[in-house]
Amino acid sequence: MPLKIYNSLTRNKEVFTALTQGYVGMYVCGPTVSGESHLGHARPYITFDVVYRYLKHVGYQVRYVRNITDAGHFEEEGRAAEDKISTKAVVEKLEPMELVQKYTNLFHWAMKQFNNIEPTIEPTATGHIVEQITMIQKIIADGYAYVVNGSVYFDVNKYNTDFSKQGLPYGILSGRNLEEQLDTTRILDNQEEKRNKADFALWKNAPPEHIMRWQSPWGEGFPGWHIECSAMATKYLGTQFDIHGGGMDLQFPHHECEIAQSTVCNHTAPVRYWMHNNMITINGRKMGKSYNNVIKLTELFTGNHPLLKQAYHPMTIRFFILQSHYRSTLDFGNEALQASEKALKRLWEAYKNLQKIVVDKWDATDMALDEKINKQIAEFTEFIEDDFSTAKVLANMFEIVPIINSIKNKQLPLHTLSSNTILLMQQQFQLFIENILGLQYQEDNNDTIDGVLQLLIDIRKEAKAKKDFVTSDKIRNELAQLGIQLKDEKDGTVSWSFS
RNA sequence: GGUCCUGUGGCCGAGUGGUUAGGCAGAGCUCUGCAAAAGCUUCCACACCAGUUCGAAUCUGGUCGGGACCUCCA
Repeated sequence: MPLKIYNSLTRNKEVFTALTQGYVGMYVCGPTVSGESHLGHARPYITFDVVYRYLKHVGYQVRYVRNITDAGHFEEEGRAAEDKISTKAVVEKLEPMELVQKYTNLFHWAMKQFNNIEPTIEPTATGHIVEQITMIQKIIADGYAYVVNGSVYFDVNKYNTDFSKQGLPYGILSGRNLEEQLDTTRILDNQEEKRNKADFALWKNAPPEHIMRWQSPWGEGFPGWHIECSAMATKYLGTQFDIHGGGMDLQFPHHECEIAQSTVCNHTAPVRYWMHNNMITINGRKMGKSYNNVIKLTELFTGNHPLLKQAYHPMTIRFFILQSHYRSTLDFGNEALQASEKALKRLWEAYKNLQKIVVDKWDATDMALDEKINKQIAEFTEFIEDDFSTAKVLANMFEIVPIINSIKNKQLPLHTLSSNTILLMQQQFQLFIENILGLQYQEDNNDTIDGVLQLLIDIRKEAKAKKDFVTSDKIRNELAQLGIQLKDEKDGTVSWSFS
């Protein structure tokens, strides 16, 4: 059962093969740390965390590179050159690097909340100015860029003409053709420096008020929009690597430009499998800065936002995201998040109960059910290998949850399923829930609280025996008020969980 | 205007032409002192109109709606 990945480049699901056997190079576009991350940002990092986890699980040694964009990009091409970071820093009375540090820390904190594994290399744009300059020089030397007033622009037309012959036209990734682009690109101001509307900046001359600036062969300035990813990906993953991921909104122009820059420099198309996650929407509309409809992660975790009816745990968000396919849009809503919250709890409790079953050796009394469960378990792997269909994996788990609960409640005899099947369930649930999907559940109970609750449970039991329901209900209800739920099990025992 | 995606039950969402996706919510039942939890059962669906087919949510054409990109954007 080979892993299949939908490749945006070919618009097809393809069997994944690594460039170098046993190793995978993966680059994912990271955050611009000029502000706080929002719900939309959570998606690619969770999506590619699962990709990373899965590749590692099947035995690849993965180098996962995710950049931090801490050098100011333009607000908009053609507008007065304006460094986003430095502008905002003035407003907030912070040094640019101070600001960048603050949001980098916040980003790392959020990633941890989501239980995302750190990338193996997390390079910063400001730490790779030299590499970017070197790359730009190479592009100029090869004749695919030109210098105007201390700025350097990529000559898209020339690139397209020359590389189309090699089957690598500009627009190959996003499926556009340059001629159409030239006719339809919106007319922006201050483009007189460019030879052509489609050209993009590799290096920008810095106006005096620009704080972030570096010395370059073309004067003081700062790198263009797209060059950092090309430079850092090449440096850490080589001239060609396996997977490049990012949001669909980066497909054009960002990734298209990356391809052009790297292809000129390295004489080969850089990426073999391009993966793009779809957007998170809110009322059907993309969540994004430009639409003014973002919910920041800190707001989400605290519930502090007019659109939020409550706070949502990071794991609820992770689960919510994994319940859809990464290439579909996913619509935010309180109802949907609340559904995820309950579903995750139910799944987790069933999973914990499954792990508690002690297994020796027996055969199944219900062969048909036993077989069905085995099939559903086997499908976990099939589904994840089918372009990371996490939603289907979860759906299968939920098909099995009632069986687990029934066995636990003795509504089904333990021996309904064979011991081998139960062992397989235990092993595969753990593998997929914890290792591959990366789900966790807060279990901040310790011996002390457990002891206290056991005491209350005993007192309640005694009260019930005496038919003192006032006392027993008081214990139950007041614990519920505190967020602790008592559960009277079928076998007469009482368990508890945080609700 | 150009390129592309999309329209599934109250909400979120899988869906590869023929069989229940799944979750949450709702209803009934079992269990319970009453509940909760859990289990069982159950209601609600494929925007619209044609066409292809023995058979379409799934393919084709059209109509209407929503969205993304073309500009920083996950």
